[in-house]
Amino acid sequence: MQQLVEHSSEHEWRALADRFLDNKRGVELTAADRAIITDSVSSVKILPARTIIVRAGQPLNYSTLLLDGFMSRHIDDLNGARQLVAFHVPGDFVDLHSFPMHALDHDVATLTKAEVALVPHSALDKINEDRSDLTKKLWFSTLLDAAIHRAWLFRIGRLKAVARVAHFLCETDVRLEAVGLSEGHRYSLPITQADLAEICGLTPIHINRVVKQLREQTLCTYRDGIVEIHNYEGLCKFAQFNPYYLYVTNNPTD
Amino acid sequence: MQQLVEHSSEHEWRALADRFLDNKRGVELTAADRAIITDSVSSVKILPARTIIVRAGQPLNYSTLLLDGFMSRHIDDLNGARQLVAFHVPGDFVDLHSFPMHALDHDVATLTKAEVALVPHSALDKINEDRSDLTKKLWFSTLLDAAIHRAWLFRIGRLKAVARVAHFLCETDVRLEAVGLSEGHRYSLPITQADLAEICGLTPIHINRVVKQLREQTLCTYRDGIVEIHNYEGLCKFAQFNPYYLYVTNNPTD
DNA sequence: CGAACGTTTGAGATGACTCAAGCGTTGTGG
DNA sequence: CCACAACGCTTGAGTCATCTCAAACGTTCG
Repeated sequence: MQQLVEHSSEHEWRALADRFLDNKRGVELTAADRAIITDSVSSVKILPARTIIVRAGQPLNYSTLLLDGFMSRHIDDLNGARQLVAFHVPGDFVDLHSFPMHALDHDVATLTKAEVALVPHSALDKINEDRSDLTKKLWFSTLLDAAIHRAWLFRIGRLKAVARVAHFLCETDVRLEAVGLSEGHRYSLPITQADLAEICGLTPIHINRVVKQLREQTLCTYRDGIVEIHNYEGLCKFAQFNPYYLYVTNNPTD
Repeated sequence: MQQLVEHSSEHEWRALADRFLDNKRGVELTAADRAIITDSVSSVKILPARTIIVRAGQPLNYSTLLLDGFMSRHIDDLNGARQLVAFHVPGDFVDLHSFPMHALDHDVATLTKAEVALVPHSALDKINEDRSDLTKKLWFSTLLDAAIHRAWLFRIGRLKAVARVAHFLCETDVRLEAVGLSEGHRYSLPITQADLAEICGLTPIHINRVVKQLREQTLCTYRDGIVEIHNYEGLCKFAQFNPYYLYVTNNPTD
């Protein structure tokens, strides 16, 4: 299913991977840790947008580190409706959980054109055996994804449509800022309103009205794939967003 | 916060723990694995119903293994509304994720009177250093919780109220059956309709109507804390429930 | 130029919520 | 032993948020 489109040079992707791994908060990866991970990479690929790279139930023997672009994980219902269960930004170890689990309960796909590094499970096994400290850090990173799942449950279960979208835009701002892809609460989010609907558990039409409403309330503007948060404090408060669960050390609301 | 009410004898709780650890699917715990875990238990407690045992943000140096009763994890909003993000049955390592994470993003509480075994993080550190194979199994068990989070996201994000409740009742049947607490699709679920509402992202009043509807459709009856699924196949189909994500080996729909 | 796609708007239907009240059971204190 | 408070369950009526169906618009791409 993976389509090999083009390659970065070895030098380029190593720099990318290192930059993102360096920027991960919550766990402190040492230079040695980062070297072990980048040395474990067996190949680097560039994938077109809208490509499903892992199907639910498919046995896997490698995990995917996202270097550039956006990816998602989703569950489809029988009528074709889709629920996104995760949204991934550069620096994320998208399906590291396939290492202990072997097969996943959902699909993994690119949302945009994306560059990924593949890490064989055999290399992760070696890390697990030899480096218990690094293993615990990798374990942590899969649990961070679980913490994000929980925030999404709160979002979909307890917030109204406008607050749900606001909450997601706040979360994405913090995550992108941690890897240098958001500045001044402004970032590129090249996904469709239909994607946003599948993230927030709403219909695309309603998302459109919600985005309009956020603009009219001068909280934030989302147009042409660019998010501009005009009133960050106000948006966080409105969305009941507290970034604690992202384990970002320099917490913007502290 | 933990209140020491009474104790099982050492013999009793060892048998309980062993039984549940033995029944966990997805990972195969050897007798040696189970012995290592039960030997790591520092104390066993009985807690009253409706007791919050961990607050969000509180540093932890032990994890909780649930031996008897039901527990939950939840996130509260500013208006007092609560979203449950996890429901735990006997045999679950309720907050094992606090081992790599140190502090949690949510509260942990008992729903009913419950018996728990506490495992110090220092003992888990020793397992992490000495037993990479068992570490991977424990890692898996935290990822199983994440898989359940994802199923809940699908449930709340894409299903209508009646199907949401049906989906939860199917999931709970499979989980309880795996530890011998459901037989013939009939089990004890001593929680309130308000709890069910906080699980499904609905209001208690609407839950009441939904439960009535499930009864009238002769799919299942939930009364006096007892769930009886009359038409398991039909209920699964109606709820779009596929137990694959629970990694139960003897899959009832296979 | 036309097809495909994403966005935008309108109008009506419906699922779930809110407010309000009654019922049954349990536990407790007079 | 009874009265009553507390709690959970149940039902009704009206409101509101979100969905559905339908259609138009703009942009991009071939």
